Amino acid sequence: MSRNSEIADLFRKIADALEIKGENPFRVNAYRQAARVLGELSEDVEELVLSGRLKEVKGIGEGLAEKIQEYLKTGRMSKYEEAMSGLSPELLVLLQIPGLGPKTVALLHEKLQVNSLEDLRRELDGDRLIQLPGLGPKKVEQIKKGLSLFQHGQERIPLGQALPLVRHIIQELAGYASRISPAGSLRRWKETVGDIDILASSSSPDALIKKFVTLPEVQEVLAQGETRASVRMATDGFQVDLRVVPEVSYGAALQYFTGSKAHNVKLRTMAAASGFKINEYGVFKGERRLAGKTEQEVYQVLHLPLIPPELREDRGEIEAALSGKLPHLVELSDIQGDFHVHSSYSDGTDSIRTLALAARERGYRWLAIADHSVSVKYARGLSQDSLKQKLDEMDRIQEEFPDLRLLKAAEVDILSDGKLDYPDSLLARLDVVIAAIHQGFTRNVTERLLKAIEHPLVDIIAHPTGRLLTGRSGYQVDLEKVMEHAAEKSVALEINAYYDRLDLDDTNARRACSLGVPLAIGTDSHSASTLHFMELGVAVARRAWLTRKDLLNTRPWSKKQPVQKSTRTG
DNA sequence: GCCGTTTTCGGCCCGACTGTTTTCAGTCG
Repeated sequence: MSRNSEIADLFRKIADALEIKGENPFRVNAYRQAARVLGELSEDVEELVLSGRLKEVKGIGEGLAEKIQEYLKTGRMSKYEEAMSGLSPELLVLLQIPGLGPKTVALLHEKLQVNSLEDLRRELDGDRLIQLPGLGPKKVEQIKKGLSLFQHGQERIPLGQALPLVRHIIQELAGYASRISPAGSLRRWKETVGDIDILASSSSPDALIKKFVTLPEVQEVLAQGETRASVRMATDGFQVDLRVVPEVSYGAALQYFTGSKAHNVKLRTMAAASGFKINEYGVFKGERRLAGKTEQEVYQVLHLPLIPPELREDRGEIEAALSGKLPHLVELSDIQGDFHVHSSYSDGTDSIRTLALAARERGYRWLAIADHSVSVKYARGLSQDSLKQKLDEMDRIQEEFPDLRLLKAAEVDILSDGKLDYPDSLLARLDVVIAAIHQGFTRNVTERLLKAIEHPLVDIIAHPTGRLLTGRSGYQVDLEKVMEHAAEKSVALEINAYYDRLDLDDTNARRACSLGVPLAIGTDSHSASTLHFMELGVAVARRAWLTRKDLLNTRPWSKKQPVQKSTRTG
């Protein structure tokens, strides 16, 4: 764990502990804010301290800066120990149970000496719980349900998994709504989503809500009112919230429910300073409604251009909008090709022709077909001979596709000594060389990546951190070093768009871009049916503030190759 | 605990739903 996330974690725990103790909620919030900011920081907090820039970070003032320095110096934070005094670390876990908040946890702790999940389970079986003030049979039932949900690992779901479901639901409801859209983190294209928010307006809200809670995929109705309903879906246990608002408020509500919270808080505070009030029904001056029908109106009242949802994270987008410096983000329609697709030569399921057809269908002008190299046995990596055969076949198929350039590529393994898995003579026959680590995740990964970047024939480093959204934290790698070196050598870093990777992620891609590293999206598709993951890669790029010129995928394949650095002739 | 085109003190987003209430507290987003 990096220093940044260690400290963010401590701050989060301090916030939880203080909240249980009934501390000033604004102070609690300050710790949460600081934790969030630290977690998203692409620069090392130690660096910031050394260069005296720590307090320039929004949300970190005198007090928190001192606590950070104390931790860096001594490995301890006295505020943490103070906040935790009298509480067991296990107690904080209870806050993650849906339906249990700080007030109830404090009550359980005080009155029943509950200190852990186990204690809670004991009380749920007994009869003391129900007698506590403010608790009744239904609340106890809720906590039981919440506990069982929590134990089933209510994790966040990869965006790529949630999208098909939300699209399906919206299709089902479209006939009952005049307007309908996803909102929340899904609309911001965040890499994972905790639940799904859908916003609608309708001339018959009752019918819409009724249709929603009776969809066949709904397993359980969690809440149902006149303006919103909340359900749990049978597949994967997703929670989906539907909110219905009047048409005149649709834009304001869409803005409001798209978030992020941090973005909205900043916007609201700004609005308040100029005498406006924003809520989900509109922008108001006194009683007078100034805007609300469209999102654009809402931002306009504050003299801001419409800020794309992907940027709404309070990472400087409001300041950029104020000074007219919002980037013109890259769009899916700018994409000319995919850098990373596997065929049936290695572990893909589709032939080169099938892939080419699918690429043409998507309107691409080129497609890089990159299979695994010889040492990746589990993925049926190609021997040198098979690769040569494949290149010959590509030549033949190329003739059938005058409007689509098939790029000869390979995902070449970086071996444990940093060398590549094919000889240079073979690499020189390729249009695109993608180097990647697939084994030895803990063995001097940084040095191996640096060495691969040094190699004159390497164009792209694939999935540079190796993390998986569902379950693997990635290589031990000094990414900053890798980025600096890639910038210097003009080697591209991949934004791997496979739904479970999204690697680089948004903050790292933004950092890379700011250092001058070229970026290349590859879907890592193993069949033609997942070329659409490109939309996830573009989403990462947009969340990373990338414009058209920052992405190699937006360039046509011509004599001037998409990978600029390449000087080879063959 | 942070922050400043109202402020170095006094704000800090706010409404819906549920379950416990007898007018509201807690949780969530």
